Amino acid sequence: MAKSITPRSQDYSRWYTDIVLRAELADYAPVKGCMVIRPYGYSIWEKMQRELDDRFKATGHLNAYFPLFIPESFLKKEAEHVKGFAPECAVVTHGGGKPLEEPLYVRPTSETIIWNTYKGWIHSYRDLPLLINQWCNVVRWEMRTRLFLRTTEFLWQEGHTAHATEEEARSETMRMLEVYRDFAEGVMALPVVPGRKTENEKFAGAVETYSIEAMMQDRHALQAGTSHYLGQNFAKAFDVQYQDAGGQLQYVHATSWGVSTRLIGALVMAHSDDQGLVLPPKLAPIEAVIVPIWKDDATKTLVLQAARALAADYPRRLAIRVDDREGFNPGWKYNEWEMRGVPVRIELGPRDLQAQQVVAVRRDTGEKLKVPLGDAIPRVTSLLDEMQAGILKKAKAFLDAHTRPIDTYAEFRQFHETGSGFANAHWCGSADCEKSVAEETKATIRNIPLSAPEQPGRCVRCGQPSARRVLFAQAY
RNA sequence: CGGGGUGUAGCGCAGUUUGGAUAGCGCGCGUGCCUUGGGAGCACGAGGUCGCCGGUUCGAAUCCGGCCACCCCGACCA
Repeated sequence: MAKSITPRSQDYSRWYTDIVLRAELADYAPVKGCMVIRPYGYSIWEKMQRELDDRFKATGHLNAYFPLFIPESFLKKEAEHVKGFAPECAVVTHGGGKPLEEPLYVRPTSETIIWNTYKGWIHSYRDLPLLINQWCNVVRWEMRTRLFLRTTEFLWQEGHTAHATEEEARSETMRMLEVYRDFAEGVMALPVVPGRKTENEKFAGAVETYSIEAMMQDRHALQAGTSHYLGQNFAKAFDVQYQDAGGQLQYVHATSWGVSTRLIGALVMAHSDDQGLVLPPKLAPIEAVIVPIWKDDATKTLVLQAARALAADYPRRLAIRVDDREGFNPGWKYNEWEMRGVPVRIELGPRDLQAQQVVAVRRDTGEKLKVPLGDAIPRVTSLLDEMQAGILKKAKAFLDAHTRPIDTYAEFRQFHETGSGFANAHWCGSADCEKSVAEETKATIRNIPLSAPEQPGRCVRCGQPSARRVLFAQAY
């Protein structure tokens, strides 16, 4: 079976799609722009959910669920918000065989219906802060879709919080951005650049939007998470006021923040290779697979016995598998599990049994190690830790190698013509320059990195004074 | 919405130019044998409204008209 993956170097886009399909993360669905998330892909999402949800709970948030359908009038209450979302909404006009009194929008995001509800929940400063998260699906009618990266329907979480003061809401915005950064690096092994979005790129309805930006292997940027300070925009649109300790009515200050199944696409594009998926161990549904090798019935019995005993001792029983399928030779199985990104393969055959050892193979480097049978489990565990760190280190080195300061427009243009990565360049702050650069180079301002020091310079496009460098890149 | 491409078995394709009898091939799938240290082998077998609708014709996967769907590339977006 010619089960090869299109090489990255030949066609990056095909390579990505091949991996998603062949590793059985997702399938195309009968509806345009929609996908089926297969069990293996969904398992990865469940692991992400668990990690994120624990972090949300640890920072005081509770989960709730709001409706899928949003009355048209709600969406229209916040002017900027409706301008941003109306064009990409699916609208239900009929129900029960009859036209509806008021069309219902399928949520593209839930700010409006949530703030309509918060109005009834918030009356006093004692009701604040209100810290709620929701796991759900949303629909955005995109022109062009790609598996995980941009689909018409996707799964995500959206946090929606209400605070008494601007200061507290701003601090929540930054706190959750940091949760995302920590998750991306610590769990996904994905180094990111946290920063503030420009006026042009921010969320419709926000005062300020922050993002974490990751670099894919084609050196394009992918927005991996967002956190918004919404100011009092939604509080005013939905009339959400509280009485402060002095008895005065005040509008609350809001935030919202989210990450989506797009992160699975980021995972694929950041770490995988021409053999298939590479998963950071912390997100791998199967951490290790044992491939038994036998010659005849006698060795088969012994080898399988040893393999099953090893698996039975593994501390996370569901995360290890013995591939005892008949009719597939070991080489076939090696390729199969590499395709699916299982971090550690354990080869166990008659020769190993003779030597009381196993051969452990790392998915990320292909390195083969002989390990005494008795040390196999602790060694696999330590290997997983080494791989988690190794994958992050490799991704970080890649990001650093393709990020650099650029000061002249000639060099800037050439850098982006060759798709060379992240450019830190000065920008005067004008939307015109931002737009010109995008038209001329396809690079956009991904964000203004939080780490960017105050450093006077001149705008790379127009030469006007600039206070700091911003991050320019071609983006997904 | 513009440009390009593709619709024939679960997947990948041939056949369409030049209409003709039972629509083929590889992989996968089922059964049996054999095999297993990097994608094995043999045998038998199951599996099709040729994307849809209409037309031309004695006869259409093939020609004509219309429609639909999906993929890739661009403009919008997480």
